[in-house]
Amino acid sequence: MDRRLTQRGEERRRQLLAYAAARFADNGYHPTSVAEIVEGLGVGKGVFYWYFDSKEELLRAILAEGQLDLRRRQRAAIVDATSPMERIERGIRASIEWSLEERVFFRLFQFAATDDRFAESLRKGEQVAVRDAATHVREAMEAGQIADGDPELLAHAMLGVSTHFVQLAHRGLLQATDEVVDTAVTFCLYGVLGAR
Amino acid sequence: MDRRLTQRGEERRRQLLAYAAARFADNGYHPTSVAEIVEGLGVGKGVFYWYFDSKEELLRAILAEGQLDLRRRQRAAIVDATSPMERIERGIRASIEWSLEERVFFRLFQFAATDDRFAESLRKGEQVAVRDAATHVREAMEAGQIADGDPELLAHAMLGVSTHFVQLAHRGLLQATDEVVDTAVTFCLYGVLGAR
DNA sequence: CCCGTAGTTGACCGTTCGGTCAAGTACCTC
DNA sequence: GAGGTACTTGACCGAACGGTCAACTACGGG
Repeated sequence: MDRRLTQRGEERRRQLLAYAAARFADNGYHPTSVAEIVEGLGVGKGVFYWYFDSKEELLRAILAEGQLDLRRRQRAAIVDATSPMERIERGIRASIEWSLEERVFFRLFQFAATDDRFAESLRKGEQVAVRDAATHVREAMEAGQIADGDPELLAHAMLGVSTHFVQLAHRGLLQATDEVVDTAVTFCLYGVLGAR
Repeated sequence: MDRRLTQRGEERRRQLLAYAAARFADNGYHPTSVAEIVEGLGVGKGVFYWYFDSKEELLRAILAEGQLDLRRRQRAAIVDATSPMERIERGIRASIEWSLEERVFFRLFQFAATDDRFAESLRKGEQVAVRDAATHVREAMEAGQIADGDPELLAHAMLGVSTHFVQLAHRGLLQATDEVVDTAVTFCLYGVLGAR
């Protein structure tokens, strides 16, 4: 759905996006009804369908927004790093920190990855981030700083570690102290260092 | 629900468990209705509620069954390993292989982790497996084979890597060849080796 | 062969779901 | 202040949901 929105309309749209994202993250996508969303906002149901074609499209819009935001953060973290290894480390740290802060987005990413209807929406963004990280890994290999291996696979391994730690933190099974984040980062760095 | 089941009843129960698990994994837990399950099996709706109190209890039973099976595999893989490092490696390999084979269980674990109603069912089993792995990590540390660090955190890091690779494979983004599995294992081993 | 219990049927229940729409209101432009 | 468009309302829709239950059948033990 694309409509010409006034500023008022733009604000309403963002309000719907934010509130729905929070409800989806807390209560789950499927168990959260459109009725619940509009009631929570104190508006009529028609408002929802003025801005979105369907509940499904709404989640897709939320996911896209989150991916854009994460990507911004990753780029900003890397921009003034001078070596490949530094870019790798900063990229990991930025991803972990963003995911810890943006609990709502992170939880929705996790859910979306488990549902075929939405997993595809995630794929492209994930691929971009992984390819980017893989580039730095490849550069480090070419500079002889780390052992040879498949850069993309290694990037995925690092993503797996980061994601799992953040998930533990959000599930309350782990306090995300600096030491914990350092452990995750160090694990990744040593893992990528000695690969194959 | 616990009922005295005859063999016939036991078989029906397993049939429901297996069919529902497959449907949940393919189509999602929420989008799959009880009606769809019983129709797929060609039985009346009452059959479902003879064996399970609710749809929710059914998923919990499936999750418990899966965790038991994974645990068995992990124990079997480790039993004749002679050193801590060997136990770690075999444990990782066993987990990855089981998860690749048991696609249905794995996908349901992934989903359950994203839903507060079910995440708790997973916690205990995950904790047992992680604590077990952490024990081997601690032993390797005490033997001076790897650097000091928090054994449980490192076990989680390895779990994160394994899980992410399997997820990629099941999403069709990666072919789970021996080389890929080796990369994951090697990454974990080097990661745990040099930690902090 | 009969009886009790395990297992099964499917119509039915109240509720909620995602989505529609005719009618109305707020706000901007000229 | 008139007229148009962006926005909002909430009753309403058919379909589907999870779950119930009185009636029925299959079957093993005595």
